[in-house]
Amino acid sequence: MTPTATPKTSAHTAPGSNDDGQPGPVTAPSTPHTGADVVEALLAASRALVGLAARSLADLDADVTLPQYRALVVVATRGPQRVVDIATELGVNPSTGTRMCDRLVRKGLARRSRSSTDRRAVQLRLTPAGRALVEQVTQRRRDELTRIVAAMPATWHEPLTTALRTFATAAGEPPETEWWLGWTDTDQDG
Amino acid sequence: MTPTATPKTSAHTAPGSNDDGQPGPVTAPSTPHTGADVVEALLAASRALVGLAARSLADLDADVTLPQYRALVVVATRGPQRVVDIATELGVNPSTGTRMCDRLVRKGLARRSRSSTDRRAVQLRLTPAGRALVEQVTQRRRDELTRIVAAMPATWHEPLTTALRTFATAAGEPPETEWWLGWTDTDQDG
DNA sequence: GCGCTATGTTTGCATAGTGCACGTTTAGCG
DNA sequence: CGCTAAACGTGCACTATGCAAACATAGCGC
Repeated sequence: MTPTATPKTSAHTAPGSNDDGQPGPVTAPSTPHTGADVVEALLAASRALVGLAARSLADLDADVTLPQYRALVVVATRGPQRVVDIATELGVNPSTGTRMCDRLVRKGLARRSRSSTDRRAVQLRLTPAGRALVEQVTQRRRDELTRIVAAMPATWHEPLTTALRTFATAAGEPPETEWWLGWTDTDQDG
Repeated sequence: MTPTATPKTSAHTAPGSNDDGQPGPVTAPSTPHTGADVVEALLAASRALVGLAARSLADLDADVTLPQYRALVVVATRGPQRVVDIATELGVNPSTGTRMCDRLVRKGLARRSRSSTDRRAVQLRLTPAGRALVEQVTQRRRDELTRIVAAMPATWHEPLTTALRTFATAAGEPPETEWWLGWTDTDQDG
């Protein structure tokens, strides 16, 4: 859930938009505002999205915790990773990464394998069970979002999509990298 | 960060929108799609927003943990709460709520007070320090969002705002409740 | 090849977060 | 008054986490 206080308020209708639920020619007005309205709208959307993400995990069979899931996602999205990389990506101490990997391996969601080039490094990668779990949670989020999207006027789908992409780009979201899909499962254990 | 896998991909340009960065007359096309594009865009935006929310906490002096912050927010947004209510709101065990309150009190962020009507109940409410902390984190998020918004074409502010509001409403985001502001600090300890 | 430093992983210790089972105090009710 | 339920708190076990320190290996200069 992770709600957040919403101090400053504002009218719920954008100054430059009609309120009939139709986008219409949304020619920007004089745009004198500093983007405060957008920020508040983003905060609201953020609360909704964060809560949704939390639920999609909480509704799970709970055999995996949120930190464990985050680690799984890192490996799923970036391919087999070293412990230190996972820890860095999650913003935690390497030691935490080590013990996280312990638990994931113990649960059968990931496997350790030594690199043949650097005998210090340990590569962690997902087992089929681990991949399935990540897929499942993502699909649940997608379903939930689909349900919500279906509840809003279809005419808003286009502008929302484009606007969100613009936002995501501005926020630094990497554009559509899916090189992580189909990475070979060649075992380099040795 | 809490990233999420993005299996299915799609072109980054909405089918019905021009790609010049200007909204223009975004009259919805035939809208034959099921909203899949919107869903993917939401997933991407979700990753960005969740990561931002996580950073706004991580960048903190770290004298408070995320669960502790969540508890603070619950009390901040809903006013003085019973331990059981906080626990329910956070989706955790009541016993966890008890110990969470212990730590918040110990850190001087909240205070316990017995209800005079129900001597079983314990009301938790924020100290000025607790309120200040919540404000600080929220402000940090707002600043971050402002920075991002400033990086995107101003012409997109209006459609984004309206579209996000439509989305938040569809997602069940409670519309602008700020009755929690200015709740009196009358001590009912006894 | 031999030190020396940097990197990658792991372990020990302390603290926080969590669920479950159980105990204690109090409310509510017949 | 006795019984049940509600609200907290405690004990136990396990996960999550940071910090410091130990270890193993890599890379580099000589």
